[in-house]
Amino acid sequence: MGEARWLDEREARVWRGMIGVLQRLTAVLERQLVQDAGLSGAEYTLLVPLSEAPGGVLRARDLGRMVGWERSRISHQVTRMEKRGLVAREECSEDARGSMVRLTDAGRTAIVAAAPAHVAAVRQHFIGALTDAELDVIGPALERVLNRLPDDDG
Amino acid sequence: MGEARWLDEREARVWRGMIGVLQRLTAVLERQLVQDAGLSGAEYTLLVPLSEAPGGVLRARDLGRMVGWERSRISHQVTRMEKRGLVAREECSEDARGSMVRLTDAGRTAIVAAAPAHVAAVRQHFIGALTDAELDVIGPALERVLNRLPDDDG
DNA sequence: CGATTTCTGGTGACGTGTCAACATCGCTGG
DNA sequence: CCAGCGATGTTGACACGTCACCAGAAATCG
Repeated sequence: MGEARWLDEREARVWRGMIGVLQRLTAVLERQLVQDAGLSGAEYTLLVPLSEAPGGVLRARDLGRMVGWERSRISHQVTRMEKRGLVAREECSEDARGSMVRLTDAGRTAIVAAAPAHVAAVRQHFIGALTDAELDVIGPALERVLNRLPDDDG
Repeated sequence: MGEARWLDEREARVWRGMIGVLQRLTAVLERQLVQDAGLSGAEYTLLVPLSEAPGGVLRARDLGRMVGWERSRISHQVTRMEKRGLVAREECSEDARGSMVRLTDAGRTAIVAAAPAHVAAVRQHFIGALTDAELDVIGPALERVLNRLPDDDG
């Protein structure tokens, strides 16, 4: 990598802003979710695709791909949410290796109750602070960053 | 909150991008740090201000304020880093409640070795994907988001 | 068909982050 | 002075995330 060029002031400003938003925005949204709906961010993340899936059932593999999580993470989180009664595990009829995750009634109630206030919080604390012109610049910029990131490994 | 307005396509694009960058960029940078320098992100975060402090010593309270962490988080992390030999705890002469955190030689060696590749990774995976015009838009936008976020509590 | 490889999921260990106590110290107001 | 309050730090319990590893099933290939 040769010379290690430091960030200039304009670059550092963006990077500091990114770090700050990353830390504080996630903290604020997590608190809002826990206090208003009794759901953690991880729980909310899994409940959303489950609530949108036909029948409220998804295979663990597909659920993982939808949210971008690895198998172990899904498994651990489903275990915790199973204990809380938000989801239930079932066997997969087509593939004996597979594991189906089913949204329980309690899980559906929780996500339906949580979603509106969460979206409102996202708008209040993030989207609402940006102008239309900024949205038009930031959207494509973030997508470009994402596309340049390695998918899984190096 | 009345009506819960959902995000339109432009807003959702930005929010999805933010979530994605938040998850994958941090994962990529964490991996780079661990593999190239044997340091976790949390360790790096604390080592930077310590390495810049005169004498390599900071009071835990001040260290916490510099990185925006609460007392408990600092304490736990310092405990772990003390076991790894990166920092050492000392008593605070001016305030008997206080706790000083001192960078060890091993800690200084680690942060000096880690910093260049980390900055290079930040540039490669994030800053470098953005144009000058985007940097000029995103910097102030993120600062505005940060300033609107509640400082600590609601 | 059988051997190997890949896919899928689960588990335990460990590092991390938050919350709720708790202990101690410094300060401030009677 | 000292009683109470706020600041500081630590600890334990718990949730979360990653890694390494394992086990079982499916797919692939000879």
